[in-house]
Amino acid sequence: MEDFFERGVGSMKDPYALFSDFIARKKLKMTPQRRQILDVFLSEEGHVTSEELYQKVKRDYASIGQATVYRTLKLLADSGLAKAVEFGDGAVRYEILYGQSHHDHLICEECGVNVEVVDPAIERLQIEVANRHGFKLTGHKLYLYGLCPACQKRSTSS
Amino acid sequence: MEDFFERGVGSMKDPYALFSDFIARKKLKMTPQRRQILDVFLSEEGHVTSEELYQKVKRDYASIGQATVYRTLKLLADSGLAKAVEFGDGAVRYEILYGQSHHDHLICEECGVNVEVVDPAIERLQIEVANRHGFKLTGHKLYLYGLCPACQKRSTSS
DNA sequence: TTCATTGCAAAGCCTTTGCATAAGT
DNA sequence: ACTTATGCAAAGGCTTTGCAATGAA
Repeated sequence: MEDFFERGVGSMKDPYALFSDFIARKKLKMTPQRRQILDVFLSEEGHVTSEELYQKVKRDYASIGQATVYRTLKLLADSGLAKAVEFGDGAVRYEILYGQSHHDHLICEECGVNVEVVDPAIERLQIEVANRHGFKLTGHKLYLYGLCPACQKRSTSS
Repeated sequence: MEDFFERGVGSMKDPYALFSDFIARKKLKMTPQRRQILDVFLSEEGHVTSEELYQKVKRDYASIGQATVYRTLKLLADSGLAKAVEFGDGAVRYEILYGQSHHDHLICEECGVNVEVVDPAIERLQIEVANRHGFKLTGHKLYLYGLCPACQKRSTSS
């Protein structure tokens, strides 16, 4: 079980420990709300909005407030456990960063389906492009938009 | 005469003609407000927010309303003259699409400076990645974040 | 004439913030 | 005890929308 978290990455703490450490290091406090939000967040797959998380957390913790979810999501991002992503709609989404390999997003413009993709060559070229301009690359966001197989069929058959 | 223009410069109508045609095709109306907003937009370089454009348009057209600018910017995007881009802050920016070669953005996280970049290899690979998943690529957004040369120096010399 | 457009203000979203109370450490 | 966190509601940005008046075609 430990093994699961350590696989391939040397000494990797589990997400809960990672967050506690972050909390301690920043002299913050670990509260039941934060624990609950973290739990639900980790059990999610995909890209959650604050609102979605709020709704789900509320099921087990009825008194939770929206603001707490917003604030905790920020903390999770700061701690390195979560990453903010933005697709077209005006809402910030969070995905699990911990233990996930880096990936970009391929989004169907028709049905919204979202595939996580990665291409080492693109990653490498991005660094080159940045270097070419004297920049030191620290991160990137790549969103590919297109038509998924199903929607291609749907539009040609009509 | 007609012939000459249509064959020689057929695909290169000027932006104003392009917009008028769009307006006509959609059975909309060309108004002084729209003309003025288009003028100011085309005279801008870089990435304008609706608010910025509103302020500048107001200098020559004091009675203009914010909503008109928002609405017109949407139209410009629909017509293909403008393109919406979003950097980190919560505001949509528009850049001129017409006659511009496609490019992505390399942004300094420290000072915010923004370089327009393009790499044909990356473009090509994006199509491949999409194809690999059965998608037909229709567009993409790539934002590279890093430290510009100046800010790298600044941080090492401190 | 007819129908889109305008400007204004109100309303909508999503997110942040002020504050008194509650609760970790 | 001391200080941060919480929940609520209010306030903030940015953007959209309803509407009566205006103006283009």
